[in-house]
Amino acid sequence: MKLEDEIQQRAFKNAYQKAHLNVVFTAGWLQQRLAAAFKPYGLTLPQYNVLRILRGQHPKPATVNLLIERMLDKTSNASRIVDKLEAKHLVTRQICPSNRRAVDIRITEAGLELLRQTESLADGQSQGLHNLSAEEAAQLSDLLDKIRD
Amino acid sequence: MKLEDEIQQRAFKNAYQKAHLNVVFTAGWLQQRLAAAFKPYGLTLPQYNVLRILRGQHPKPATVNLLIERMLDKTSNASRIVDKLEAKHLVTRQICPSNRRAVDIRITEAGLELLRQTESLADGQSQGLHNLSAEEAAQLSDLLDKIRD
DNA sequence: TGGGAACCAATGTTGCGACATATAATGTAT
DNA sequence: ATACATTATATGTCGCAACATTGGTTCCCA
Repeated sequence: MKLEDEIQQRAFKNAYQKAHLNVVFTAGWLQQRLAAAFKPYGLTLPQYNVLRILRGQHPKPATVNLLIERMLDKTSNASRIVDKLEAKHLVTRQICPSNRRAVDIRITEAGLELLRQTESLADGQSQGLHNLSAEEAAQLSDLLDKIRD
Repeated sequence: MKLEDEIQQRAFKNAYQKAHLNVVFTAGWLQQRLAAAFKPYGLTLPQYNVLRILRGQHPKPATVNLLIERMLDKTSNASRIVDKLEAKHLVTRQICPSNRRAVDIRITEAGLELLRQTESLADGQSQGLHNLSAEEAAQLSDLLDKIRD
């Protein structure tokens, strides 16, 4: 649907304002769909992303610092997201022996299994972008990169 | 900066996955900058957006329903955002005489004045997109519209 | 080696998104 | 007119973002 109709706004000041709103609105649209896909598994998107990072490290542990570095949202509260995952026994937390300030966080077998079950979800959702051609998707990425230059 | 560096991820499965992440990441980047611009004025972005809608209606009142319809995020809690604005005397709330279920919400003079002071902020931020040409911005919007088709 | 700087994680607070439920007012059908 | 559905808003709960602060640990160097 055209942005004008989605947000009930008739006109935009210029192409920049419209593109700005469109990026924000489309991101929300994508995230909402993705979150809905993970909901049946009791996972929120931030929790899913942390699990993915932990799987990437497996069987090595990760620290909270490493999670923050790797997360899309640097200012999120990784520590409290790990709380939730720990309560669901999807990760373990253990004081790092070589540096007792840090905490070793590891994904459990249950966590790995849950990721296996949800394997196709994220890809499936990215394929919501398949009304674009691969070239258009690449072009979109380039334009977005340019914004943040 | 290139997305790969921003999120410390070396490779993407395909152009679709990369574009998906890039939309989400760029939206967060834009919103964070915009929120920072409004912070000195004690306004959050949802509060600002509600004020803008109310100015659009002024001097007619708006209802909570109308706010929800017009907001980017339909599932937000408009009622509680109005609470915050009311506490800051930027809006007034009054039971609608002709339909006592509804509530007439109006922007106050203080609210209008605050919008005047922040007039340039949103535009200024959209101009963060000015490393794009107007054509590129339009093209970006078209690609995003296509995603949501 | 003693003390302050730097580091790492946890916690407290505020505001919002998502979702379910409550409460009150209005509309409608018989 | 009464019962029932519908509408409009408010409220409760959970999880997360943003930001500040705290507490414990390690580092470094004078």
